[in-house]
Amino acid sequence: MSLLPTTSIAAIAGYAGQTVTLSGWIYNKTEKGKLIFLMLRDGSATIQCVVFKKNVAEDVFARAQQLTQESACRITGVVRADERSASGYELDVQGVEIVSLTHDYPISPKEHGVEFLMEHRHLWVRSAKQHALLRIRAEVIAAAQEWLNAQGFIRYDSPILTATAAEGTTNLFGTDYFDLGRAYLAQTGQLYVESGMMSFGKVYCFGPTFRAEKSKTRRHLTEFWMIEPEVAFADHDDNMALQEQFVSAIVQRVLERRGEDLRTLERDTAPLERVLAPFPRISYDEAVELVNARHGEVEGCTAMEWGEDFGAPHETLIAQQFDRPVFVERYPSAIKAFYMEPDPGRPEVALCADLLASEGYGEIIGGSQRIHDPVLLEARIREYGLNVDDYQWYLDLRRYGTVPHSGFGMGIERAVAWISGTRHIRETIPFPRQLYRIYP
RNA sequence: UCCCCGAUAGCUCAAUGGUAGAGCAUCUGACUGUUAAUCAGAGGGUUCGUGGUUCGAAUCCACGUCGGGGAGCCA
Repeated sequence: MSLLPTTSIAAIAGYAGQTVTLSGWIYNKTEKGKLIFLMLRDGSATIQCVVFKKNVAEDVFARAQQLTQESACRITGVVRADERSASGYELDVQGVEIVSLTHDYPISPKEHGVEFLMEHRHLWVRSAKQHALLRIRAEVIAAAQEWLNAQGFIRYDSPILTATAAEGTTNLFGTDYFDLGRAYLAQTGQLYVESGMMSFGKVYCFGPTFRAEKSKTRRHLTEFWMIEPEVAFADHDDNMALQEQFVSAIVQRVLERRGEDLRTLERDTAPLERVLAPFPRISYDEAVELVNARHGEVEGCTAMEWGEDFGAPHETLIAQQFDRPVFVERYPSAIKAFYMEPDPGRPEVALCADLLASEGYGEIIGGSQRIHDPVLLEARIREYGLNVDDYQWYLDLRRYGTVPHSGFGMGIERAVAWISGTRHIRETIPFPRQLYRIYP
């Protein structure tokens, strides 16, 4: 005999008038003398179960009284439409089976502080808002992969343990690797995914990436998930066109399928409904001018000189000028990675773009056309102070059948934070890894 | 690494240098429509740690620990 639940609360409308058995956890209980309200959660949704003393056997009522918050149980009853219920349905209880009783569940329905909740993250994920948010994360991931698959992309995973720093820019987590010395946790899969691009034409990798930066802001994690598509015979403009289609498709699918979760999170969906290609594009040069003309509009936003990178307040100011995500393109090569193709008309800038989400959520995508000329690429590797020997395999990709190609990386947690309207990125992943937190 | 802020009951927070408080949670009782139920009662404290100032420190000072927000860096 299977223990699996036969009826899910999400599908309860189809059982009106019928007797069903629901399996789940008590998320709240209200006792009113001879009447008990049990709020039952089964992972799919919640429903209020009503126990009237005179309608049930004495032992059933006694067991209902015993139930506490987060006790596991099976409840049998008749599904009844009721206007007083938020979901439109209630369960008139006939039977209660206790699976396990919980005592002293730490998270009450009242308010809690961040530290307490993060310390109990393994339990916090049961709470309504966290539940809705992690569902949206799952939808974003599914939408991203399925959209790429439908466009003919092949998933091509990159290694997490690598011998050298891919981009040579950020700090990496290191570990001992047998007799071969140090190994590092990947900060990007991009270089590897370029090899797949030469094999399959259109590929993407998807997995965790690691940055040992001592970043301590609501936009940073030391471990985060990134999806990185790479396309052969695609230039900078093709790349931006792909990105805007990709992001629009993800946002529209979340609106379509996770509307209830967005309501739980009280997310204003009007800005999301506007997220449709094409997205506006401004050049780095224009963005610098804009910052210098209007930096007073955002707190902490200062004037800047050409050649400097944008800080978080600058990104907020730039994004504020548009009603949907905006591409900032053609940054100075000096502040970008070594592999970015120079603009043929202006070699001091790169054929790259960052996509800034609206509403102050900042950069969610960074992408570029990659250098395909082996001589230029090798020169850049040297200019950036990297060891050419470490990059021989990467240079091989240009020695054998090189073509112009482009790609980008989207940070899943930042995208989820933006789409769900969540202020802090730490809630968009089940177990966030941060500078001062690795438990639980 | 730098700047700012915080730590008091299980949780969220009060307390002018002068007896340690409330709401919620827990326990007891009442209640047939609650949605963070309500009402009555009870229990619950190494005020983060160490040192200092003071007749007297939760409160002021120093150092430390842990955490939060931001900067830089980035997705």
